[in-house]
Amino acid sequence: MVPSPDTVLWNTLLAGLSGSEALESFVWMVSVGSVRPDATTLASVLPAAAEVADVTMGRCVHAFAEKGGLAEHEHVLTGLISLYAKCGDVKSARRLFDMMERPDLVAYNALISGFSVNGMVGSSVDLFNELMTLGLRPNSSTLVALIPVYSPFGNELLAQCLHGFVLKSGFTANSPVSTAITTLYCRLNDMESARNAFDAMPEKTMESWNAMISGYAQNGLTEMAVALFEKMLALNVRPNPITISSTLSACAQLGALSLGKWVHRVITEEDLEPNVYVMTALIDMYSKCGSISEARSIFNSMDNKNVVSWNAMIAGYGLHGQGPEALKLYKDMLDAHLLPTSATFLSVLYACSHGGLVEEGRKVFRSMTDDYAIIPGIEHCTCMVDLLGRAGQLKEAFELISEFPKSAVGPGVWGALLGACMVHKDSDLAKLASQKLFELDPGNSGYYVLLSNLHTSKKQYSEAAVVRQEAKSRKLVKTPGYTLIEIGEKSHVFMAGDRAHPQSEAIYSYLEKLTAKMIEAGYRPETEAALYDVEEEEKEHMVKVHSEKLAIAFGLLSTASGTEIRIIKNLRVCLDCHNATKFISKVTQRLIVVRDASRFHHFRDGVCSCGDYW
DNA sequence: ATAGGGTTAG
Repeated sequence: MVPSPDTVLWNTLLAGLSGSEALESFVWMVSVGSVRPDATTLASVLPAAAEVADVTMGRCVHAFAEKGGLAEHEHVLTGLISLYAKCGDVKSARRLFDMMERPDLVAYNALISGFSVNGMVGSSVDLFNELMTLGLRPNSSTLVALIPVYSPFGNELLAQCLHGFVLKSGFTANSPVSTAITTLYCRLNDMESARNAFDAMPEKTMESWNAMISGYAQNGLTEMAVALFEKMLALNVRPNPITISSTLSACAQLGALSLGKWVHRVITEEDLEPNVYVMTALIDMYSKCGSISEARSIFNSMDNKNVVSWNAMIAGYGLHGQGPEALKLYKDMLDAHLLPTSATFLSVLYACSHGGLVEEGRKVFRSMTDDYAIIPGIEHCTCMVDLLGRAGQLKEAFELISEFPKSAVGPGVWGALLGACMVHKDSDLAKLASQKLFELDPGNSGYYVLLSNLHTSKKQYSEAAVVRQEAKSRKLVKTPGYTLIEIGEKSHVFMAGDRAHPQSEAIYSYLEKLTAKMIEAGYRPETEAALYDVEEEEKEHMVKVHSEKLAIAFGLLSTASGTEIRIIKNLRVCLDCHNATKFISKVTQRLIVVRDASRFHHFRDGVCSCGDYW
């Protein structure tokens, strides 16, 4: 069919438009009726429908193509494949691909990309292999489409191909390629190479900023993520919802409330409140930075919550030891006809465990498999052991382990059992659990410390010494503890026995006075008893003032009376510090909020919200 | 005709 000059004119017009504008013009072209769209017309309308994810419009174009005998055309088919795949209808995409006599590279790329965006790793790689077998040469589009599903443990051919490709185009100015390479390095945890690829781009796009910021956030380089976000704003690049969600995730991990509040102001300035990702990340940030009530009011203000928003809020209550609130929210969620996910159950079980809600936790655990057919994972099982352990039902916890799926029984589950043995001082079961742990997780020194402390607290000094000796002979090193406190907008970090802080003198002398008052109120420091039969070197380590006490003392010194103290620790709170903090909250009448490695403690008037189980 | 970035749980 020879196209009329009018058709060529229309096609030129359509090629210059995108998204909904192109679609509107196409509808207009058809309704005018004086010219016939040809294959070129359809091939430029289909990406427009894909761009706005309008599968209905896409189906109309498809039907139109079949009626006009254009549906066999290679370019039309490729456009349809891409459209259906992007709209999640991978089956239709595959069916059309299979209809093609000899699919070319572009068609392969369209379907590979379709599999990738739908998370179908295996199908993506299979199609890549097929393409290589046929002797087609992959181009940059092929590899950009494959990077989202690439795993270092996957296909060797793909790995070689990607490697060669990255070497060749490491300093390309092509932004989708550079962004994909940045993402690839982030996923391989090679942040230096990721940053090099990012820095080499002369013109940064929104996608590339976001790839780098989210890469930092996901790799725990939270300060870097925040710094890059600040740099972006300083260059007058406006953040979009994706930028904000990633940055908030970094603030949440960092526990930096003042930074988080600043990002909140940016959200307001940019009118990003309607975005679910942004608001869910905001809930998480407030909850992880200690402001659970602020998190709830954000949650209440949202009118388009999804499962993740609910999960984040439930997890927040669990983190803050508010078990009943978490359960109530879970029930509200079911009433709102949302389908709970595996993460929902984890959050609920976690909340039950930290709130001592044993019976409720049992019910939820059963309901997960019985009503929702979700197989319990490692974390669910760990929570259950923790839950029963807290209630002192060690035997039941031990027996339950044998009923767990094999895949779920590892260091996590045995570690939880050991933790429960610690609290309830069951050294026989503790020995059994540690034996499993030494086998399963030989590099971890934490279990040796726990077991040794348990023996010490039961005055089984020679057994404690044997455990410590064993740890020492394996050259296991403890992770150094540190505590962070924000005063105003500035962060201060303390290590155990730290004297590096400019106000060190004042802090130590204040701590001394404070300790005297605490002792008067009934505080007994863990001293001689705990240190009996401890080697000299070890003793010195234990006598050093823990970072937590230094941070709290500094906080008390630096803020007006009545101000809430908020600190963040990298390890779990030790028994003595926990006890001491209770007394500090009593004698100073301050609310002290401590975020440790796994949860929040709210100390008020001598009592901790965790109920002394953590 | 095909190509890049996001929230919870761990």
